[in-house]
Amino acid sequence: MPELPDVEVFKRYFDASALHQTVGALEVEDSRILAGLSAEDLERRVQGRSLESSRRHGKRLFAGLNTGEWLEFHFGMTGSLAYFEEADDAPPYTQALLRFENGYHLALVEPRKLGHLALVEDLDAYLGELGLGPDAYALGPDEFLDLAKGQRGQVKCWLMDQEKIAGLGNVYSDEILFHAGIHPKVPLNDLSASSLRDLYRAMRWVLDAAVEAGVDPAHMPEEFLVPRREKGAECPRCCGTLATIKTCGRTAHFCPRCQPQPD
DNA sequence: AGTACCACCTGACGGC
DNA sequence: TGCCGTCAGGTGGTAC
Repeated sequence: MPELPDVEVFKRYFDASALHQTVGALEVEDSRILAGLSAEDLERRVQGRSLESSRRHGKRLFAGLNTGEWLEFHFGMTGSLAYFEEADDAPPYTQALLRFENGYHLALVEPRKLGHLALVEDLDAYLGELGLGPDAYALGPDEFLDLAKGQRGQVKCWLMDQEKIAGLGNVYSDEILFHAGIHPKVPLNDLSASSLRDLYRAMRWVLDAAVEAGVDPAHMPEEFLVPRREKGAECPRCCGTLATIKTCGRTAHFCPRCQPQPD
């Protein structure tokens, strides 16, 4: 699940649970989810420290330690967080478990192990090294138009390129294009300024609605595509049949009638 | 610059 | 029931 709205919901969950807790211990189930250091080293660096703040950039969540360092959560394709009291209640596929001094636990749950846990000393420098673009949620309309300037690729690829804009993935780029009425393969430089403004507005609306729904498909607006990503599903706007195409190395879901391909 | 493909992992699902 | 191929919301590297 984890694209920007999912991680934003994880951040709010973190803020309402693990924030201000002091780490007593760290247990790592599979060290392959650790990026760069051993479980022992990571535990040594977080033990006795409290998690005093949180930041999200794109699809990454950072918990600020009282030392100034940051614990990075990356959720891969299937990751999530869980906060609970009894260690026995750790969900299946828990890969790392923080044990707090208040007796509660925070788990990084990641069945596919494509996510990771890391320690970051200088967050801004780290974000620079990653080459991430500005966070999609914090982006203003003018900045969005500036970013689009001179870009020649397909609009969906551009939306998903984390170095251009951070936070959008396969699902939400589809959702945004659907609401903007734009075909995923339209070259970005074929879009008028007014279409780009529509695209920006669609992005804001989709991200807000998804976060507000707690990222639960059952609570999303009726006209959302997210709950309809299956073969032969019906377009919530025109009641036509939704279609898929391969592009940018992924499967895009769209409505051929509401998002016609130009030419 | 832009895109395609593979790799990393594991689980779910459909076909035979 | 069981095996197999395919696919899945992530990123990173390589290659054209």
